[in-house]
Amino acid sequence: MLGRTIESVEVLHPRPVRRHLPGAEDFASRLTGRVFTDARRRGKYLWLPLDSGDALLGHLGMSGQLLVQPQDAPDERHLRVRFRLAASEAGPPLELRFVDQRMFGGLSFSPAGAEVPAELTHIARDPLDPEFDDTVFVGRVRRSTSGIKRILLNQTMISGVGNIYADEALWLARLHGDRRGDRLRAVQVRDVLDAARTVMTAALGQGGTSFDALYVNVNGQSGYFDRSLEVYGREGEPCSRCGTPIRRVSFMNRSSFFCPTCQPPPRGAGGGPARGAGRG
DNA sequence: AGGGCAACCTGGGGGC
DNA sequence: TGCCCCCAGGTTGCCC
Repeated sequence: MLGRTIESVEVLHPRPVRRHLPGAEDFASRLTGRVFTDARRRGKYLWLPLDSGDALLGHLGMSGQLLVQPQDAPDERHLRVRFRLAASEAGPPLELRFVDQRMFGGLSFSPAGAEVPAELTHIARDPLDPEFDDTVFVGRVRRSTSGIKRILLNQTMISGVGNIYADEALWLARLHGDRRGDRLRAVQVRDVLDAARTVMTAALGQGGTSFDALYVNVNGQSGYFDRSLEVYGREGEPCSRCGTPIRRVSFMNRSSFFCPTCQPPPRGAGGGPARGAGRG
């Protein structure tokens, strides 16, 4: 895609460009004629800098895909936005396609956003970013009364960690997600940070986690890190370290998976074994 | 401050 | 077969 001129932009569904307030036509006209110069990301946001110094900003949400396709590829069922890209010395014309079933994600035009879009100022760096500051993160965690899983999912504290990798990192670090940040030792916070890096690096090496065809790279290929998951989606299966059945609990309108032996819940918190009186 | 929860959406799968 | 409920990799914002 890099170095190619956007010949036209076709918005097939208005919802994915809803964050571009001037509307779909304005979105298309601002991008038409521009050239993609780079592809960057911060956490789960990505942006494509343009020769104008602006950027195309995007987030895949739960089900989004950004695909690079030949012109004659049949339209995907949930194709929402099509960018027709001119031929270049690199090859024949291409299309960049935003495909999204649930449309929680979206695209927008970020004025002067080539370096870092202003919309991302609240998003922390991710743990694989060379400029991520471990010491600052450890300090912030240890001043927070929130549970460590909630902190890992808080994109203003650390970005790029989602529900799967948070659970996997906590298992690796032998920490229960309800453990409060301010009750963790610095070495425990560093351990969970290292664990997140380990899990995310391994997942990237296997092309990501793909439970179904929704989760693919720009070439439409699935990753296979799901085969390496230790706890996520494995309720009732034995922990590979100790054999205890993995548990699933409801958390933030979703699920958390953990080993109740390797990752004991904090004392005094709900969910742990009640001392004295039973639970009815 | 921070925990709980609804909202934003579509679709797949299981139970009945 | 069909309907209903639950589930899903994210983020925001409101209420308490």
